[in-house]
Amino acid sequence: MKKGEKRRSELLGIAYKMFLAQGYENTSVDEIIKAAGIAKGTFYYYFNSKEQMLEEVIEGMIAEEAEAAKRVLGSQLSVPQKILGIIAAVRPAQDEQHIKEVLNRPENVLMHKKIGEHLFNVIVPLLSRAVEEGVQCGLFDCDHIPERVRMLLVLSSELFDKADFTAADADVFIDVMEKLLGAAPGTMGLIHTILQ
Amino acid sequence: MKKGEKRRSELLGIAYKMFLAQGYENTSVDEIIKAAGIAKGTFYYYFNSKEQMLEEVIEGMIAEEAEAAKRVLGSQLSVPQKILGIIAAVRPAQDEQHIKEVLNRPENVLMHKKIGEHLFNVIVPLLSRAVEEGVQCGLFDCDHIPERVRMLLVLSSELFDKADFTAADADVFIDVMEKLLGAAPGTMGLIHTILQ
DNA sequence: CCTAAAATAGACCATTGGTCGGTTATTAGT
DNA sequence: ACTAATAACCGACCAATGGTCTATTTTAGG
Repeated sequence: MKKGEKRRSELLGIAYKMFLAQGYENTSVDEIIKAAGIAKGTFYYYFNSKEQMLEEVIEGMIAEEAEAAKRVLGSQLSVPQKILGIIAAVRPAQDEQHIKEVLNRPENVLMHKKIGEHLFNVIVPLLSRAVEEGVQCGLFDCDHIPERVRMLLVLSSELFDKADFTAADADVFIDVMEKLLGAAPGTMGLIHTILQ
Repeated sequence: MKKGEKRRSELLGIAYKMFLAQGYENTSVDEIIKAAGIAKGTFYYYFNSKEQMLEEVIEGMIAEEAEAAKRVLGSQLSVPQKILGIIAAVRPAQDEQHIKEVLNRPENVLMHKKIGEHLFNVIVPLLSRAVEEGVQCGLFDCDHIPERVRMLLVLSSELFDKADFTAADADVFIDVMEKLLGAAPGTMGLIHTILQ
């Protein structure tokens, strides 16, 4: 790896941590360069703007989650388990739960939105393949799979964003999920396991 | 109305127009006070911050939409028509279609999110009453109405935010809506009329 | 070694949201 | 009508921020 590439990813790493710890809007370029021990000019030598840097940071995050999702998809798990696994992969881990809180602060809406957009583009195709499997093995019965999967993800991210979702929220989500995919009642009940 | 109140709403009116025309982040306080012909100090005499002003502007917008929704709810329309009407009331009018574009620009995510939050709090109860009516007259069959209504609104706003939604999107939305409410297929087909 | 390109530095800039002390207009009490 | 208090208003000023620009140092290849 060239020197430039190394520095670049070093900066992305620093920014990643800072964005998560204190939020995007709350992290100034000055703070980043101070933490990295570089000058303003160097920063703008590697990135066109602060926002473009955010974009790259997010791409990195998504790439990791997509990797996890792909592993689940290629595994020997049952279709409902795969779906569960993919949704779980997309969701901030338990110990990173505070991220949710940070992301939902008003200063970070932009970051939040960008993550959502990227994530959807990457995950919808993967999750669609899992659903496709389910249709083929007679577990589900539906058309327009990508559209339905997208709705599923919209609902699930809404659910996870809620600071406090109730048992009713979870029940309805599972019910809607089954109906949306044309699955028999109870098919997706195991989703409860990730909805603490 | 006192002088102060008049000025206050005058400022809100000016800001409302400017926010919609050029976006929240793109409208500086300096521009607002210039358009209003007042000094910086006067602005901060009436509002604690630019963001708080945004909040008030949005409250005004929501209040209007809630009024329209209430009128629909109190009308003699059929339940599906009421639901259609409420959803339509919440949605930017055709001639304000460009608002959608403005709202989705990255600089306006904050504004967009705040609108969404306020809107949901106001509209969920109203729409829930319409659904309740539907359940009582045997048209729908479901529990956890507010949770389901919320999901419906989440999906519909997602749909409307999309610059280009396809026929498949609309079909799936209607299908999901019927299943979500426990309605017979075709019950909500008239939603097509607002999905151009 | 020398030179071109890559990498780094940091002073500087314009804009922005917000503050503050002071001034003018309005209102109420006597 | 006079005055005191309060409301309304002014604009200079401020700190922070994202971003630019020119100059300097490092690095790599011939």
